[in-house]
Parts: sequence; structure tokens; C-alpha cells
Amino acid sequence: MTIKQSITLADVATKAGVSKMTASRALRGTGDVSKANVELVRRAARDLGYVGNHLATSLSSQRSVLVGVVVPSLTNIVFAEVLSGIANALEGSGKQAVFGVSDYDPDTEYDVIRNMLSWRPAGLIVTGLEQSADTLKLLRNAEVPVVQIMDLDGDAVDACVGISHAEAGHTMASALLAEGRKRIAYIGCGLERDTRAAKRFRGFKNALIDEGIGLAGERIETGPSTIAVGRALTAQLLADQPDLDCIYYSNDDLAAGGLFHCLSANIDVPGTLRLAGFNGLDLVDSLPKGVATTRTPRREIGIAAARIILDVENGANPPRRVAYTPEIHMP
Amino acid sequence: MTIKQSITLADVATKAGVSKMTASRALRGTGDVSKANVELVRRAARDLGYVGNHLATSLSSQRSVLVGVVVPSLTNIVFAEVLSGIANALEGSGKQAVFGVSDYDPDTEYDVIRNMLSWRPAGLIVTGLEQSADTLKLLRNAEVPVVQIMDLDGDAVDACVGISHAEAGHTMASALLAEGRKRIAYIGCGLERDTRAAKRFRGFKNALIDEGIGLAGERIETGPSTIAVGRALTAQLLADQPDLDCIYYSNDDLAAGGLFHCLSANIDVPGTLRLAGFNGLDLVDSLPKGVATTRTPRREIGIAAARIILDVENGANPPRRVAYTPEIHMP
DNA sequence: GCTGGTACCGATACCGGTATCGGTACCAGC
DNA sequence: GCTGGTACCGATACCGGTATCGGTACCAGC
Repeated sequence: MTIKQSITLADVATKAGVSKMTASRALRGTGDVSKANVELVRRAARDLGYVGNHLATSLSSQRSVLVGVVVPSLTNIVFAEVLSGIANALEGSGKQAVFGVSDYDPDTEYDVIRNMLSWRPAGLIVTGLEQSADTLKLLRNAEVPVVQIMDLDGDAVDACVGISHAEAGHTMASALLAEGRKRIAYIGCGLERDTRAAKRFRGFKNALIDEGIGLAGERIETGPSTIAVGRALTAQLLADQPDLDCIYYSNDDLAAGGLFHCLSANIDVPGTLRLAGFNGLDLVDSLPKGVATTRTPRREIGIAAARIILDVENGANPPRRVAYTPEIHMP
Repeated sequence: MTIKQSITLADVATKAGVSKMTASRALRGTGDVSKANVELVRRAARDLGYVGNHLATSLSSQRSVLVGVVVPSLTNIVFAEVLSGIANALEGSGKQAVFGVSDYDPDTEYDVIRNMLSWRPAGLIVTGLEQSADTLKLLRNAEVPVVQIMDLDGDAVDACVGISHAEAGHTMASALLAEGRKRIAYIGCGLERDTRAAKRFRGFKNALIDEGIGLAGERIETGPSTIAVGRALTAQLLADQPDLDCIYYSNDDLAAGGLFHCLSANIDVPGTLRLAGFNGLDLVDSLPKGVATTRTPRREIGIAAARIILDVENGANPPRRVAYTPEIHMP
């Protein structure tokens, strides 16, 4: 799209009868400009409907107002909440978040990050600690603060904010064992791309093995983890193994689906069968019968990540690792 | 953030032993450059880790690669799906979506749109047909294609894509009446800011009045519409009016909450009480007992809006109004 | 009357690219 | 040998701002 002829600072300056430079200073409120001229310039800008050009400002001043954020999915409420936290933390700072979606695909992630870097952002927030070698190189050479979020199990390029998913899986296993569950199965989807879910699963499985119990069954599928899929997989698993007393899911959506199956099948939850998910979604709080879950501080993670970028900007020396402890909720 | 000294096209050109202009042409694949030089430039760029500068490119070429998108909320899955559709439709076009969130606040919306315009986008996609006078002025003067999405009930600044919410409410009322429901109540949240929900409500109410039935009760609250709120309001409403045989909600989340209450209270749904929501979320499909809903083509709306921007860009003359007919689902 | 400081302002260069125009080398064709 | 076309390339100006430097006017102080 060719940008239409629009009002520039030069037009404003001409109308106000001052130089471009004075108009620039007047509108930004920097430097010495007489009150009379500030008023003239402001009026001219308003009358002309002048809208500044960030492209020119950023290029000229060598300052960036953008913070690039890369998440694997937008339609997952978890990442939407992270974004929301980032946007809130950035409010009033003069910085603006730009979002990119990787669709859980490493090549797409590379492209998205490269594209973000071409806007010369003030910082980059990316999801997870696992990136392709090319992407890592890009991030290391970026010369801007990079915050990796959601995960702590691994090495960060620069800074990271999140929780340990291995630990989250382990803790849930302990809680379920403490509740007296013995025949525990697992249902998960998309572990091949969702490395954090895979880490939870490993932490969970290892905890059971350490206790000498082991996993009583598992159902792992590729593809998205939706309520409907959770329902179907639960039905399948229970058809094979009706004696289970607990199912751990890779997330709350699957667990909610599991609960809906149990409601239809008249299975007592959590009496006969305990279900457990992950995330602590609103959905789970509202379910008629409780599903255990691990609450994750999604907004807080977004806020903390944004703060790190702002702090670096302001010359402060923010922490390189912000760890949250997920909280188990077992109604 | 001061942008660190980074590799520029001049560096690449020097390393490749050609002029900036030839390097520029080589990397963009435009104009006449000898194969040998293309290879030299590409290699130099790769070796130096050159990442182009969109700021400079856009400013210089007077071409924009950004499409600004303003939605009221990110944590509402409905808008997340719209964004997802937009992002997909833009893929491969060289355009990139930038998202802004208005939080349902007209002043914030103005600021967000103004901010977007300062990036000189190729087009703007904004939610809804109701904007403040200042915002409308901004949009009209924008000199870029503006697509208003989600709603058709009103006048568009430029183009619009969506459904008629008044009609959606009306249609649902007809369907519920056709099912034999007689004592129909309404539960809604945040109608003061969600003008589309308010339009559905009016359409619904008017349809009932036309049939000489009228609304048997209503519970309208400010604030967010979550599953938990839907559950609480349903409990309250039914405590006052236990004889209702139908409740229409402003959306699916509230309706799901209503269903969860009914499950706890052992109310037969939809036998004794029919619940109806709006949106057609995955959630509803998976609920143990059906809740009626109106499916909205969210991804399609996003795709159609993005296509309009791209079409205008390409000199085509896209439709100014794309209407979808929502489909009622009544399990 | 001269000096020095303050308030205010503008000329100029520059950010990192691309559009545009024109130039050179080379070869085919007569 | 001259002409005209093609392939290829670079100089220059420019996009719309801001950083930087220096200049002028004016007044206080001695």
C-alpha cells in the first residue's frame, strides 16, 4: 500500500510559523520552546489532524518503542493472559507490544522472530527455552534483552521467567499419591510440540516410578488438546482400564473433557476417579465437581517479563531468572 | 532503548564489494543484478547476520507492511480466534498484523488506534461499529482501508464484516419459542460496554414482545461474563423464579455456568429448563448436556477482513459489506 | 559599556533504507 | 564502423523525523 500523502511535521511547522525542529520540540515537550510557540504548534497539529510517524521517529532517534512477543498460539487462553499481562505492564511506559504467533512450529518461530528483529524492538519475549539452533543464534546476536517465558527447565539465552514444569508434574504426582491414588494413568496431547507439557509428563512419571508405583496407563496423541478430545480419550482409556482411580492430563481442557465424560457415564468424581489437569483455568473453578489442577501465574509471568525489558532499558539490572512456584488446587 | 550498533545494508554492500543499491536489489530480488553479485551479497548478508530494517524500508519506500487490528479483549477466545484468522489470511502476503487491545474503553480505543496510525499501517481492522466521535474522525481521515468487524447493525466508516446481532437475538428467540418455551428469562453481563451483546438482547426481547410473550425475567450485571458469574446469576434468578423454562444468556460462558448450576441443583436440562448462549464455543459442544447456542464464524470474519485490506492494496474493489448468517445449534 | 548567562530557535547532518535517473560495457545487426 | 538495445550498476535525492551544534536576543551585574 502506498501511504497516502499525509500531514507531516513540516506542514505543522509551516502552519505554526516555526521550524520543523521547534515544532518537534514543542510536540514532544523537550528542550526550550516558548510557551507561545508550544501553543501555536499544538494548535496547528490539532487543526491539521497531525499524527506522528513512528517509523521516522524510531529510525531517526535510534530508539525503539516496540517489544516483540512470540507465543505458540493465540487461541490458547493461557497465552492470551500472558499477553494481557505484558500489555498492562507496558502501559504508560511508552512501549508497545507486538505479537507474533509461532503455531508451535520452529521454522515459523524463526521467521517470526526474524521479522520482529527487523523492527528493531527494544526487547524480545519468546515462549519456552527450546528453540532451533538458527533461532538461538538470532536471539544471541540480537543485541536486545531477550526474555524466555513459561519455562525454567533449561538454559536461557538471556533471562527467563516462569515455572519448572518438571517440578509441577512431580508435585502433582505427590499430591495424588498423598490422596491415596494407586492406579494412575496419563492422557496427553501434542507433547511433541508442547515441550513444557512433555516436561510435566516426565516429572510426573518419574515421581511415580520413584514411589515404586509407575504409571498404570497412558494415552498420548498428537494434535490439539481440546475439551472434546479429552472427553473422547477418557472414554477410550476407561473402556480399556475401568479400574483406574486417577487420570492426570496434560492440561485443564483435556481434564474438563474427562469430567464431562464421567458426568455422562455416572462415574463419581473425585470419589471413584480423581482427575487432574494443569493451568488453573477459570473453567476448572466452575466445574460442577472439582478437578485438581496446578495454578500457573500467567499474568504475573507476562508482567515480570515486560518489567525485565523495561528495567534493562532504564539501566537497571533486573534478575535473570524469575521463578514462580505453581500452586496445587485439589477440590 | 538505544539500538545497538548493528549490521546495515552498507556493511553488507562493502563486504560484497558492491554499492548499497546493488545490495538492496540483490536481497530483494528486484531489478537487474548479475547472478554473481546476488550470490556475493547473499553470502555477505548471511555471514554478517544481516537483518533488514523495516523501519527504514517502510519509511523510504512509502509502503507499509503492517495491518493494525484493534480488539476489545485478548482473553476472550472469540477475539483470539478472529486474530488467528487475520494472521492466517495475511500469511504469505508480506503483511504483518499488529494487535491492540481497547479493553472495551472508548478512550483507550482512541489511543490505540492513534498509535497504530502512527505506524502508517496498510489498513486497519477495528471491532464494532460504535466508536467515539474522535475515533471516527481519526478513522475517516486515516486514508487507509478501515474494516469494522463483528457487527453489521449500523453504519460503517468504510467496510464491515460480521453478523447482525439484532437478528441473532431475534432468531434465537424464534427457535426457543418454536421449541415450546414460554417463561423465558435473560441473563447478561457487561452490556454497557459490549454493544453487540446489547443488540442481541434487544433483538431477542423485541421478538418475544412481538409474539405477545415478553421476557419473564432478567438479570443484568455490569462486569465480566465468566462461567463463575453465569453460575451465580443463574442460581439467583432461579431462586427468585423457579418456574422458568428457558434462560437466554449474553454468551456461552454464562450459559455454561448456568448449566453447571443446573447440574449441581439437579435441574433437568434441557427438559425442564432450556439454556441458550451465544458464540458456539468448543466448550458448549463438549458440555454433558446441550446448551443451545448461535455459532459465529469468527475465523471467517477475520479472514474476510484481512482479505479486504489485501484486495484494496492490490487495486481490487472488494465488497464493502460481508454478511454472515449465524447458525443456531440446539442440541 | 562590557561580560556572561539564559531562553529560545534553526541549519545541518543523519538514521537506514529505496526510487529514480542516468551511465558504462558489450554485443548484434546492418 | 556506427547504431541501438540489453544487462548491469551506482550517484543522488529523499522518506519524516531527531541529535547536535551554534547563533541571536536580551538582561543582570559590575
